[in-house]
Amino acid sequence: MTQTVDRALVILASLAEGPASLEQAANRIGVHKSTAMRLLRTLEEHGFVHRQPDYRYRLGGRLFSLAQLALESIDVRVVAAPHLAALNERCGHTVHLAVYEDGEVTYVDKLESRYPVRMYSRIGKRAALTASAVAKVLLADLPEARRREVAEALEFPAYTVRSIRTPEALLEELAQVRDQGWAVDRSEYEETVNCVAVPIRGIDGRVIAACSISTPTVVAPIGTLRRLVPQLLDTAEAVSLEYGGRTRS
Amino acid sequence: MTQTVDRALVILASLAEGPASLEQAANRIGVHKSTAMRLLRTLEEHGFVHRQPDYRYRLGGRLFSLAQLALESIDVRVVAAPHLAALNERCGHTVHLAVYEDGEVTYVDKLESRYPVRMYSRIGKRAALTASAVAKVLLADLPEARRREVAEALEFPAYTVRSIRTPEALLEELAQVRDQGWAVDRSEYEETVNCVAVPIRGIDGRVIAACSISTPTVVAPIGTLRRLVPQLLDTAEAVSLEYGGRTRS
DNA sequence: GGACACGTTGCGCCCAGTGCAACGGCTGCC
DNA sequence: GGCAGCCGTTGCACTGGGCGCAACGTGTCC
Repeated sequence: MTQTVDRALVILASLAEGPASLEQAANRIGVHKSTAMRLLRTLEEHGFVHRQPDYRYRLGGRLFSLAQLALESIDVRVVAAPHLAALNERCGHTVHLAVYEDGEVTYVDKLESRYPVRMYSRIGKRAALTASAVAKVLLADLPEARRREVAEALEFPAYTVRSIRTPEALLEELAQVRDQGWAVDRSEYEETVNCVAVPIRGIDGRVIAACSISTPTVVAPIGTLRRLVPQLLDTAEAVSLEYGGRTRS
Repeated sequence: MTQTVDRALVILASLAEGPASLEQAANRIGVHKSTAMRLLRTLEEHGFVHRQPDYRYRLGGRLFSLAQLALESIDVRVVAAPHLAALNERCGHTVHLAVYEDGEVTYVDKLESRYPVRMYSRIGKRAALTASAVAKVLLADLPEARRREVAEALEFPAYTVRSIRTPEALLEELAQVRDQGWAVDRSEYEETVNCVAVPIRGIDGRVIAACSISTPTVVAPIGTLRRLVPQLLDTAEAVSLEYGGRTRS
């Protein structure tokens, strides 16, 4: 829409690929270096980019604080926190909370496993749309047309031999998830990790978040994990109830 | 520098205070609502703001992914990670890594305590400049003039009864930190939490990061914490050595 | 059903963002 | 040690794009 801001945001995103000199940054977005400099200066004044001693630009600290505030403004997170903690306390496994937004599924909260083997993930990480249990739960709630649209636009990387590889297979899986009310990831993203996930619903019944338990196969085989689904459903229902009871301010 | 980008970033930052309608957002930065709309649309196209079903704008998911990439581009973090993990494994307490950038101290890595009582902190959180041990370590390395400048521009909130309250007291504390090579926070930020922190140095000997151990007083009194300083110093030295050995690409 | 509130759009003005070119400091090469 | 090349910076003139205004449309509340 507004050219100047657009360019500034493109240049900011381009810095995600790594630090860049003024001229590199200008070339990346195809503008004159003096233009790039003015944009970068403005971004720097606001702390969104940082200038290293070697004059190169990289992403700045303001992104951290804003990202943190963004997390806090997602209020399902606040409501869910104590319930997730209780679940984590009870079962001892890694617990995740994820939301869907504009075609992406993002982990917005995480509680670590008590077991020594931990999985790699981080708040802010994007979940694999075609493999993770949380993504299946969130995608399954989209309107049928939108679901098909999303499925057909996706790529289907072979994370493991069990990964879903076609839109049809994904849509079929999502239909099943809708039916049974929970989703599973059997080593579809990481060879050694299984997950189960369930939906958290808002006041209007729409799915607003997904909550999952993840375990390395060495700690808990898939059968053990399946037996945790009732606990997980209880947690999700508690969150849904508490969240739905609140009036949106 | 560039007015349009400046306004866009101000409006983005203003959303950190909470979601806003178009008109609210326009008022916050004092522009016509049509102007605000064009800015917000551009931000939305890039995922930096998100439009809720009720038409209000809030911070968007792109901030998460960019913040995460920003973290990864801080390479001291990569070097330090295994050393911090080893330290955390050995002592069992909460371990933090923090950096100084443009007048702010930010936690860029964290390992949780094994003990049930945990402290509130999060990657991306900004550390209290006048109270936290990591901030003391990082500020202590600034050139004398800059240190005085920063100290005099700061506010000195009374987080607890032990919090430092004047620029003079802070400067004196920083001088001591310089001398002894490590810093302590004795319930200066949270009544029930103590910390010790040490510097990690770059190839030129300047402090590039700080590493700390934090414990609730109920788990480890200040004396116990002090006895962990040698371990902490060993860790920091190992990181400094490994980091300094690398050539900056 | 009228009045209001709020998001949206078309328009014309003019200022602010743009590209150019010249400058200056730094590096390294002969 | 001087010259050449590189790269960040700055001043300037042009014009295109961002701006505020006002009219429109839609949904909501008395």
